Amino acid sequence: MDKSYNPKAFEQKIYARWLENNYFAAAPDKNKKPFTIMMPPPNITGQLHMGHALNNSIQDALTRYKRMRGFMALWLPGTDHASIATEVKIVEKLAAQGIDKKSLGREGFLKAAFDWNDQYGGRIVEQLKQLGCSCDWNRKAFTMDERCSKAVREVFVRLYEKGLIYRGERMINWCTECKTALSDAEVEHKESASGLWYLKYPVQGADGEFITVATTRPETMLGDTAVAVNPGDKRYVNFIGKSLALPLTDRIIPVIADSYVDAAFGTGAVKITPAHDPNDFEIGQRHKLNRIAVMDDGGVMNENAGAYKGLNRFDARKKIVHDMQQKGLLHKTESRKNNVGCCYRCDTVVEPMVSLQWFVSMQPLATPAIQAVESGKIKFVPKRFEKIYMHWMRNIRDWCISRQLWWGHRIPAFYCTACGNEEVSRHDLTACTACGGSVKQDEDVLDTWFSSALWPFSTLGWPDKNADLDYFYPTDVLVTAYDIIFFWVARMIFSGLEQMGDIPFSTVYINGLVRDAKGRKMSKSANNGIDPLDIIDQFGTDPLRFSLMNGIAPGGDQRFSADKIEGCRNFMNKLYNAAKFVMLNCADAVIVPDITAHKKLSAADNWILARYNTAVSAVTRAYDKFDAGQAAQRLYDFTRNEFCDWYVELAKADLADPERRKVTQNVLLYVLRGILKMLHPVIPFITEEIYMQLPNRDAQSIMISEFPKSVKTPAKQARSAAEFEHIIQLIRAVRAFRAEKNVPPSKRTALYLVPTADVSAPLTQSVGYIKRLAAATEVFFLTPSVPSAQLLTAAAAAYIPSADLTDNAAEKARLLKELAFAEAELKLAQTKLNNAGFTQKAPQALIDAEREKVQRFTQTVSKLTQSLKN
RNA sequence: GGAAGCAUAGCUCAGCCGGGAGAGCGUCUGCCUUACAAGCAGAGGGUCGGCGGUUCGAUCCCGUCUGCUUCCACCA
Repeated sequence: MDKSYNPKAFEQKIYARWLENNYFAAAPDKNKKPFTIMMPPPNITGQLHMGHALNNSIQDALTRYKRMRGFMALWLPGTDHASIATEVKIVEKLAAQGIDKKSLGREGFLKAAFDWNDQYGGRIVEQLKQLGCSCDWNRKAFTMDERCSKAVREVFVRLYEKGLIYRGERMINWCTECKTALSDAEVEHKESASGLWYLKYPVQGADGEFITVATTRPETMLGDTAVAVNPGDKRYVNFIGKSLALPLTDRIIPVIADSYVDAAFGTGAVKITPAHDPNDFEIGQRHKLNRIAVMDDGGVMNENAGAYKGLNRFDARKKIVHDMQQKGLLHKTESRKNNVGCCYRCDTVVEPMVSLQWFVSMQPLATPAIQAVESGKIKFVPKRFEKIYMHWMRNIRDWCISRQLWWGHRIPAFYCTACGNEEVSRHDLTACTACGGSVKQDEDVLDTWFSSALWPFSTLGWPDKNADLDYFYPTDVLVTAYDIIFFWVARMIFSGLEQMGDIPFSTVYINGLVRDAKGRKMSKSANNGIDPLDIIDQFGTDPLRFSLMNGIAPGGDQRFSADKIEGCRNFMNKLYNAAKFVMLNCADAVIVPDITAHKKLSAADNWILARYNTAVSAVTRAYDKFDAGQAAQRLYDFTRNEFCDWYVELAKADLADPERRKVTQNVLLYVLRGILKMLHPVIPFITEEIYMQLPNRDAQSIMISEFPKSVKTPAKQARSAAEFEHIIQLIRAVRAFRAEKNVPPSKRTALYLVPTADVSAPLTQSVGYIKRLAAATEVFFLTPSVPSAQLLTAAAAAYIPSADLTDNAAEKARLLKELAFAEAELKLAQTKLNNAGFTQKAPQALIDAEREKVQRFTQTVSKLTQSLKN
């Protein structure tokens, strides 16, 4: 073995072997219900970022754990191809080569896009492999592949036939940069400083009279077709039905009454622009108002804007405000903060526009989706995310699914050019089925999340019947970050319920976000992103994975820091070296089939085995709760503090003893193997590397080995282990004593002990350990009558007979401190016991523990007092 | 405007069923003790955000206040 941990020496080699032997697809027990994890589609347009690294590491850990527990564990990978961002990227890439999207035509563009995607999709797969991810790559599927296309089309047709998909003119969110419609979920609201302008509209036939309206978007006034007031508003009741001259245009608009208007807000009069505002759109429908669109799809004022034609919407705003002021029609301007909608991909301010789009009726789909979570069939971990989901589902509005792009699943709707018949079909149509006229397919494609929503079954081959689908659906757990609950999780749930008649997964595990060291969200624009591959290159994959998972709380955000990663790398080194020590000392080991039943276990052996059993059950519990963070932390503590710091050191003494050597070797190997197995889901490479060199290896690969079973420590062994804790405390006390006196480890001294009765047996058996770990040349046992103890522990009173170690001021101070502590503890316990409420209501075990404390500390206090006198 | 989360050691964060609080890093002291200086042994450091309440007992449960973060939201 190398002198120290060197991941580059083995990581790639190991992964290649896993692939070669197809361990990822290995099925330990096909009769068990399978365990399936859905993998969110990474966005292939960017590099793998820390969020992916975290998310994929958690999924991989769960998959590996379940596989080791004998489940047929499958991790379905996927890649999201059909997004707006992808198309934008492809367009950019083509532009860099001097190629215009439109000049290629749809076919040419798609071909270029597929080429580009193959390249990047492949790159993502390679990156995930570097993370050690144990996907079954043979099942890889992309939202744009044939299988998924078939499923998408089938779902579209089914929903259409049920009347749950419809086409209509609605107010939608329009991105003037991407030039496509957006769903509500794709709009981000950002607070920005803006103005509230009060505009005066002259009343027709009443010279000098005005109605003042307030608006945050003056440029839309050119499209106003009415001014609305509340019907009960006394200020305006006489104006209802009158006409206003719309300034800057030659149009006359009516004053209408609508209860939507809040008389208490602003001036109580609202300008109505049905073509450019969702509320106005509805009012317009109620009052049959014209819709006058004053901008084109790029946010530039059109011919309806008269003199403002050709200006972009923001320049038009400035000019209109200026012109209104010139005309004396600007009553006042207030500065004001308000929320503007922005495109979540490109951050452009979203423009509400009326257009003909496809929608999914959400009400009928949402009801069962709400029920599935309410009834507990689907659980969110942590539970608080259920509220977010519920709130969204209960307030859901119809989903705009058409996008004005080329890169995506084309909407399977055909329109007859002769009779106007609209037809949705599973197969491409060449002629109208009603009149035989020629047909044209809808130009739009579907929202990328429409196909992603089908992931749990489309990747398994739906709509075709097949064994995989029967076996794996519904899947078990979906792991994802909370920022994607609406986009993806919610839609998978209602799609699964609608198409499959069953939930897509029973658990939604939500992980948090990875932020930078200052707590900011990592993003390209802030340029604070850290590439996981760089970290892997510098430290190794296992340290990266461990640092992302160790100690994280489910759903909580975390900060990424270089210090943390270094600490994790150091832990790998620790583990590596501990293994090296075991191997060096176990070359001649004779493996015993079941070490736990061995009759010659020492007190130290019993102790580590008991601690090990405790660790196994804690770790198992954590993994079963999908809490890899807790599992990793528990393992870190056990490995470092109990195995390395204590047992390995204790073993040194026993390995030198020919009587004990064989047993010790077996315990070392047994515990080490268990540690490796339990750590394997979190840090797959180093554990495999070490495992393959173990003499007591029990499988071809740790990946497919059996996870340690939880065993209850036998009572006798537990007792022995508990006694041994006292020995450890004694060693600690002697070490602390020596350290305070600045005795270098090289200076070894004799140690006199007066054993406490109940631990005298283990104490006499532990002389070897004490000599080694407490730097004692010799350990002498004294009768209780011998005074001058310097140290008092539960195991023994101790005395170190070196002239320069005794009776100085520092020692007296230390003893006083000990005394103060003991007295405080004693008082605390006594106070509790004197409290009638406590003795009556507290559990018996606690009361007993307090009584024991009183006894123990009374003794300690008297001994310390005695020592101080001497 | 609505909702959620977070406030614990100098920093970053754990803390499962309420029984007097932990880790990593940093700091200080002493050590190359034959697996590991990417290390070892020790030490110091916290009115668990403020105030009330429930309880024999509260970091934990309830209320409230303060500060930060995030999500949702068509009020011009």
